[in-house]
Amino acid sequence: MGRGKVELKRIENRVSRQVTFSKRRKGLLKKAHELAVLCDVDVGVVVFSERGKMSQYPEPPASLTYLIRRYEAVNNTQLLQGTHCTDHQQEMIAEIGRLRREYEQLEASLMKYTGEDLSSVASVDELDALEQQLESALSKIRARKDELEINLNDELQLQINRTGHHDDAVAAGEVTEEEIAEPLPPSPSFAYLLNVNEKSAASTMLQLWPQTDGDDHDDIASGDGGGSGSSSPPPRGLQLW
Amino acid sequence: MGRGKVELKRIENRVSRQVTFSKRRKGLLKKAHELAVLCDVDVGVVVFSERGKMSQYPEPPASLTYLIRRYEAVNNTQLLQGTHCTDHQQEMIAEIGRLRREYEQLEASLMKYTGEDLSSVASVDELDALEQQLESALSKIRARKDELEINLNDELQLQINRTGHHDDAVAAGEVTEEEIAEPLPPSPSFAYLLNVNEKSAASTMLQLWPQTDGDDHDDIASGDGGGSGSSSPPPRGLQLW
DNA sequence: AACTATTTATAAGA
DNA sequence: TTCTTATAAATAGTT
Repeated sequence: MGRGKVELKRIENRVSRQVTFSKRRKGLLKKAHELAVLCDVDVGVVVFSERGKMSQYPEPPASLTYLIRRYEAVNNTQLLQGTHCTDHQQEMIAEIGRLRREYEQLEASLMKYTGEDLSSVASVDELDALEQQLESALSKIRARKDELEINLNDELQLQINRTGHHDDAVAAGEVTEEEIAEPLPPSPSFAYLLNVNEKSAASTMLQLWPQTDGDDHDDIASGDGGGSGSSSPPPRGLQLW
Repeated sequence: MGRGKVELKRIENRVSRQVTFSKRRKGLLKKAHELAVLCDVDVGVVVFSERGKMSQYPEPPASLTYLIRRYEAVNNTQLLQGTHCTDHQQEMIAEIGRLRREYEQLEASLMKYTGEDLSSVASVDELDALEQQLESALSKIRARKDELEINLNDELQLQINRTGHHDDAVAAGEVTEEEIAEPLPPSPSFAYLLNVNEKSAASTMLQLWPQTDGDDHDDIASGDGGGSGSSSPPPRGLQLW
């Protein structure tokens, strides 16, 4: 519904993704409201933005909670607890730390496979194993490559046979959608709480929640390309949670 | 979006209302899906028809439950904390989600290097690059192995020359600090944030919504007789937030 | 359930 | 981010 058709896949560009998000979220909530009113039914919608901000229908005065309960009733489930959140934050912190550790472990593994850092591989046996794995990986990759090339040739052949337009065939066949995995911005907020290595922590630390400008509209990346990286302001008033 | 504009008010004609409901419900769920995919965010939708039949997004295999928990988490903490702290909570939740996504990306990379899953590598060029990287990694690994073996021999030689105690030397040389990467289990309280097993939290719960008859379909309006969906959420049960 | 005439939603661009 | 505009989509009323 716009100037161009859009493929149903993640929008890789950060900014467009944000822009599209706010437009479509608005649209979705509007649709939800229309459905509810026109057809006189109950509709509930929850949307969590990438940054974790929640939007909902019906809006707060009305109760989505009610719909959730109804949902539970239908599912014979009992999801609502509502008590017992005392340690919530501690647990969250722990969880974040855990995730970070896992991430780092994985990263270390990757370094091994890449050969970028073999310092953690101290024995010949391990190196042998690694070598074997890599060789196995290589053969799989080559197999896959062959496969792709064969397919390509087949298609080419087909095109040639059909139309004789060799160039078109090549063009069509080789077009590949590159998956651009933009590196996620270093996480802004919690480095200082967690036993992360000092280097990475240093770059992402601080700049927590400046209380001054409350302009934290979740929509649209407001020029903060990266979500963190801010030059670190002094930790004044670490009254956190 | 049709042959005539429509007023945003309950459609009185029963049949039209029903027809419109079907069409628009489908539309709403589609929109929800698009939003979720395009913007890579979590979206949940519940719709109860007039006759009480429930539709939802995401569909059963995926978990709306997880979104509901997340909703609860946000609201509970809102209740427990002041407004200011809520932001922190949300950031934590967002942080957790972000970490998880990063982890998955990394995992995907690892799969490529391992050859375990090459499905994301679609072009020959990419495969070539991968192949080169792996070959480079292999040569580094071999270099390191040689290095270690030489060292080992040297030390051995030394020990032999000095004491003649061959066995001790071998033992000392081969001791290696194993990096044990035990797969951490999903932590208890945040499973709902992490989209992992949904059944894990079932110990301290309240049954808030009176179970109607075991039959969960065709539950006529669940007792909110005449209730125009958005207008009258019956305040019964415990108001938790 | 299909079929259009229209209204809406929204992708791009400013 | 907000406004504008060309287009894609959704869908109201009809068959």
